[in-house]
Amino acid sequence: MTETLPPRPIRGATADLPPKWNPGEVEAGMYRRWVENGYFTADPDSGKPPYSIVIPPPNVTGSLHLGHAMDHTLIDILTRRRRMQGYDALWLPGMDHAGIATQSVVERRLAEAGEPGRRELGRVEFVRRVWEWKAESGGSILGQMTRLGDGVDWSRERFTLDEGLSRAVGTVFKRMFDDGLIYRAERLVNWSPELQSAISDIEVDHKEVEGELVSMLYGDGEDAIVVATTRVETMLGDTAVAVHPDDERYAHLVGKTIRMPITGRDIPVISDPYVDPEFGSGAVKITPAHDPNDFEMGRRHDLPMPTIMDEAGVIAGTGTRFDGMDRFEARVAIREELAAQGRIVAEKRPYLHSIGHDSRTGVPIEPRLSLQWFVRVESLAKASGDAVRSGATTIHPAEMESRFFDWVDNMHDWCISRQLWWGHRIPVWYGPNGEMVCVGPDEEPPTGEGWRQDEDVLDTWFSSGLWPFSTLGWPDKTPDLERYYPNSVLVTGYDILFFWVVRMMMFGIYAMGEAPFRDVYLHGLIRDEHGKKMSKSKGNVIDPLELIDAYGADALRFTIARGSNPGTDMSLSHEWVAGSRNFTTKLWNATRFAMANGASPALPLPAVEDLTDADRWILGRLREVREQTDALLEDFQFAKATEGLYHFTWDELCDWYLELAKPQFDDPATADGTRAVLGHALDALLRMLHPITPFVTEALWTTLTGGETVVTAAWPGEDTGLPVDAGVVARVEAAQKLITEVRRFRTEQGLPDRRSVAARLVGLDAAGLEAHGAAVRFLTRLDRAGDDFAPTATVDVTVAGGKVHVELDTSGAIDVAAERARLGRDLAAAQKELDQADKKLTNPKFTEKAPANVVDGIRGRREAAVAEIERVSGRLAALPAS
RNA sequence: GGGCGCGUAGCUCAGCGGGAGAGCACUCGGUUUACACCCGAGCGGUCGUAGGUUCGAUCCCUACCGCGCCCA
Repeated sequence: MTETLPPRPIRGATADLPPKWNPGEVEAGMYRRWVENGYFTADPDSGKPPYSIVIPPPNVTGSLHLGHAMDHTLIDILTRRRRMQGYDALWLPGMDHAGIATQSVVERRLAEAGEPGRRELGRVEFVRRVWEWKAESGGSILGQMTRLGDGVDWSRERFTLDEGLSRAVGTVFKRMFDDGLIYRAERLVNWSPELQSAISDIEVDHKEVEGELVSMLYGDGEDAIVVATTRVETMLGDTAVAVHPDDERYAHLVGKTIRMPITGRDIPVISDPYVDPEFGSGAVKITPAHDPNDFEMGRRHDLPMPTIMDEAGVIAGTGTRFDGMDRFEARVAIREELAAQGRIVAEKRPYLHSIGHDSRTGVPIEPRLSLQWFVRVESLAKASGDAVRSGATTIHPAEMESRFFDWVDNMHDWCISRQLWWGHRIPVWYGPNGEMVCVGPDEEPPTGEGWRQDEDVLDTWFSSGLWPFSTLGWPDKTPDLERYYPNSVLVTGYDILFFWVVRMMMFGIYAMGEAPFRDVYLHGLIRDEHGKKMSKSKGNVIDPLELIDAYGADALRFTIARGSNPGTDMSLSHEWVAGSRNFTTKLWNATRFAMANGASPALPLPAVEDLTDADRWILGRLREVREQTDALLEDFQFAKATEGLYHFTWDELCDWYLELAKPQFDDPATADGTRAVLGHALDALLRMLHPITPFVTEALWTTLTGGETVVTAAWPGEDTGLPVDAGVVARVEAAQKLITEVRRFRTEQGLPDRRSVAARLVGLDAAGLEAHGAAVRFLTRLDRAGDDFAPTATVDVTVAGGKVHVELDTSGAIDVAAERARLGRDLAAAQKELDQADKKLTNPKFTEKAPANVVDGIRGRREAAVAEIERVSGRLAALPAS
């Protein structure tokens, strides 16, 4: 039994690492060096396998928020790891021109500056001003990305409105136009009176609102008929009243006309099976130009479709006194007018119903009949669904697939024209004689009298839908395109699955003949500390830059990675990030301590038989952790991978191995081996942590190894650490249990850590722990028994290899009550275990039907419980009466 | 109205057929020669409710209650 405990030398701090990690002082310079050294620059000629991810392009108007931080952290983890694994990794950055958002910003600035507005300036001058704004104030997010440490290839930065991408947009438009997949039609579209533009279905949010349901009387005398509406003002555009064909009540009216109040128009009563005879009076007013259902009915019955509002939602062209009134104003005024005429027969208020709202401005949508451009989506959507069904593209987590399928299987044609100026102008020219010509990007538009280009621009999502290949040079066959398409992975929030992912799938398959990415990882949203959505109005928005300033970029990244379970939202607060900062500090101090003791991966690892159990245990755990980390990251399980590294670092490497290493450093027989083991373990650990926490690992790893950078260091391979040896694990866990039990005794006896306690360890050899005596004594602060040793207490610990008696001289009477309480808890726990085991084992059905290994397991637990009860009972009986 | 998901320790979340876990918070002790952004020990849960399947259910099924999201 080895029980030597020589005095330990005072060790100084290493000169290479400052005592404290100061991310704010180091990060910017470190990032600059990475970029300048070209670590993030992809190289198609490298001969390495390619790995590519394109950034979800942030709006040019945007600044970094936690949603971006989420995307970027996860993408950076994936690409940094692949780069270390020897891939030619490309993370391509860029921005979206964000049509509506950007145009709004510039218009607002013009107004604030008292300058002429958009219309006064005219299209050319206004667009020039937007570019000017972009050059001065746009893209601040790019600088903010460097704060996070994003390993993007800045040499390949793109913008959706730059020359190359505009050419891609024009090429796709022309091709789809020629293929009949883009068409122009007069349709009822979602019109935003605020934006004064059409928007697509997906940009409409349906919200329950409290409105009113007003029942009005149309016609007179026997021909009178009651209809109900929530939008009274639309009566100005009614061109029919419809009833169900089988509805006896109105059979006599079908085919006749009735006179409308206010407008005095005569409109027909028609029959259509679409009408629900159970709803209201069974008769409905038909306003084809302002309601989607009515529009369909109008088409079926060839009804006139008068538009009664202008682009801003103001009543216009009705020839009534209501012209010039806002739609909501008119709603009230017309109702009052009808009431005065005695034509209001019922009013239900509040009446809860669903209304579409412009998702950007929040104003209620006004369905409006207008001439717009559409993408015929059916074949494209089907192909997108098939790409996922066939496994060409895999969506993670799989639960999100059903949402994707529901969407692509029921998709409506996509309205792509916007009545804005900032964006890709529709490349169609109209001739003086009704000609319509779609002009490709490399073609000359028709010239001559009377030719003019379409005024509208394309939906922003049209150009972002091309992003996975337009950014790589398409339509040219560039080396980048050849190599990096399809992209390896797409990482984005599930909230833009339909907006963006589906469009990229459609365009990618159409233009490239192949889905744009092999894997789609959809992450959740970041919420506040109580799981509430962050919003300006709630005042619970956290600025990622503020977090970086306070805790360092690594802490923010670590927090995000640790919270990112697939498909689920995460809560984030300062406390969480502070906890991650503590982790980086822990890592810093551990490495500093190791280096101060001469740890280095350059030292040769001794042969297995020359290593201590602790050495072999930590190297075995290192191997397991590396395997687990790889498996989890391959499966996009960021939270679990990060959590695993956290616990390995803190609980195993720091709390156990570093403590066990202290006595090993003091023993010349083990000191060198310990330095090598610690050096190897930290080297591998820092490399595994680098994708998550790039800055602190760069500082530590370069110092520890003398290497140039960890960014391009090799990812730990299968030979990391050592194979796990069950015997080693059992012995180390036994020692840990012994140590914990003695500490527990000391704590409950109120024996301060400093208080020297003489003790004798009996049975270490029999338990196979003869080599662990020094460590047990060191970590429990037990001194060797002297000649005058007079034990006053005993702690018995049952471990895998046997039973260890620790006899202690506590220099006086022990606290019997505390000891009785401690043993009492142990006894109760053992008794509960025994009861549970007996309950199962006395049930013949259990022993018959349960698998043998389960039954054996329970038997083993029962035996252990019996032994524990015997031990604890004995200790209790031996205690003096209190 | 249709669909999806969630209700597990005070808070935020893992676990998802055979011994209830983590982080934070909390309690007690500690100026130990890496770290108080720390160390050690501990407290804390009839796993939403009610049925069912099973030898056995936090885990599977059904219903209900509560919450969230998507679509119409």
